[in-house]
Amino acid sequence: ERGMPGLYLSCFDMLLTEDATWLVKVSDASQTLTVPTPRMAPQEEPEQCPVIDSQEQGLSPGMEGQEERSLEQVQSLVVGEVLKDIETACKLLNITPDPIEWNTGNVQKWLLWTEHLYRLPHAGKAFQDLTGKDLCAMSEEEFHQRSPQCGDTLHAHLDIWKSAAAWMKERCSTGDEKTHGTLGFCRPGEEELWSEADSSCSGQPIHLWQFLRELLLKPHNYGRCIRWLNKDKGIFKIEDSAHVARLWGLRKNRPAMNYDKLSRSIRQYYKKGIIRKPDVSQRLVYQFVHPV
DNA sequence: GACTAGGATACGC
DNA sequence: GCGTATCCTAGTC
Repeated sequence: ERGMPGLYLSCFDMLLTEDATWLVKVSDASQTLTVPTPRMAPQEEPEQCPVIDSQEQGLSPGMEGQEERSLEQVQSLVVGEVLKDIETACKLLNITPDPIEWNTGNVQKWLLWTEHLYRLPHAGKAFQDLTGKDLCAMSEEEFHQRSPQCGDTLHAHLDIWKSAAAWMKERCSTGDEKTHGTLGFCRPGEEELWSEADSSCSGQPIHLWQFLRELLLKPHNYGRCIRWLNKDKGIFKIEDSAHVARLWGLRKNRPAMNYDKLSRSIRQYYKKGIIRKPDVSQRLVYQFVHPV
C-alpha cells in the first residue's frame, strides 16, 4: 500500500516459515528497513503481517530514490519468496498452485497445510466438500462465517495463492519455455526446487523413501528436520522426528501420522533392502541401501 | 519419555 | 498383491 505512512506487505506472513532466513535477505536488501510490529494482530505470533514504516525510520525526502529502490528490492524478494513457498507447498501436497483447479481433497490438504504452517485451529470441517472453485468464490465474510477463529486468515492466504497463480500464469504466457518450473509455471533465474528424481510429478503415489529423499535433496528447506550425515553412503539423520512425520502426514493426507507410524514404515524397508540402519546404529539415523 | 524392532491386521489402489 | 497405516508388545537408550 503506497502513499500510506507505512508499507504494508500483505504477503509477508507467507514468508515466515519455520526458519526465518528470509528476514536476513530482507535486511540485506535494505539496511534502512526493519521488520517492526505486526499491524493486523500485534499480540499474535510472528507469523502475521508486519508493517514496514519508513517514516518512523526517519527517512529524509532526499532519500526517496534510494527508498524506492530498496522497496523494489524488498518487494521483489517478497514475491520470490512467496512463489518459492507456494511451489514448495504444491510439491509437498501434490496440488496445483491455482486454487481454482483444486478438488475437495486438495482443499483439505491446503487447509491442513496452512493450519499447520501458521498454527491455526483446525477448520477443515467448516470447509468440507468445497472445491477450490467454491473457495475462490467465497468472500472474506463467508470465510469468517464458516470459521470465526481463522476464516479471515485463511481467506487472506487463499488470496495470496490466487494472486500468485495469476502472476505465474501471466509470466508463463509471456516468458520463454526455459523459465518454466517443474510445476508448469515460471520463476526466472531460479534453480528448480526439485530434482528430476522428484516423484510428485509422475502421477504415481509417492513412496516414503522417495519422500525422505526429496526432503534430503532440499537441505535449504528441510535441513532442520532431516539431513545427510554421509550423502555418499546414503546415511541420513532425522533431526526433528515429529516434523518429518507431520510433513509425511500432510503429503499423504494422514493427519494422524506420527513418528511411531512413520518409523514402522521405514522399518518395513529393512526387509526390502531399501533402507537399513547404518553399521554403527544411532538413534534416528538411517541409511539408503542404494545411495542417490 | 523417546526411540527401536517387528508381529499382526486393516485398508486403498 | 503391494505399500503403507495403525496398533501392539517388548526391549533399549
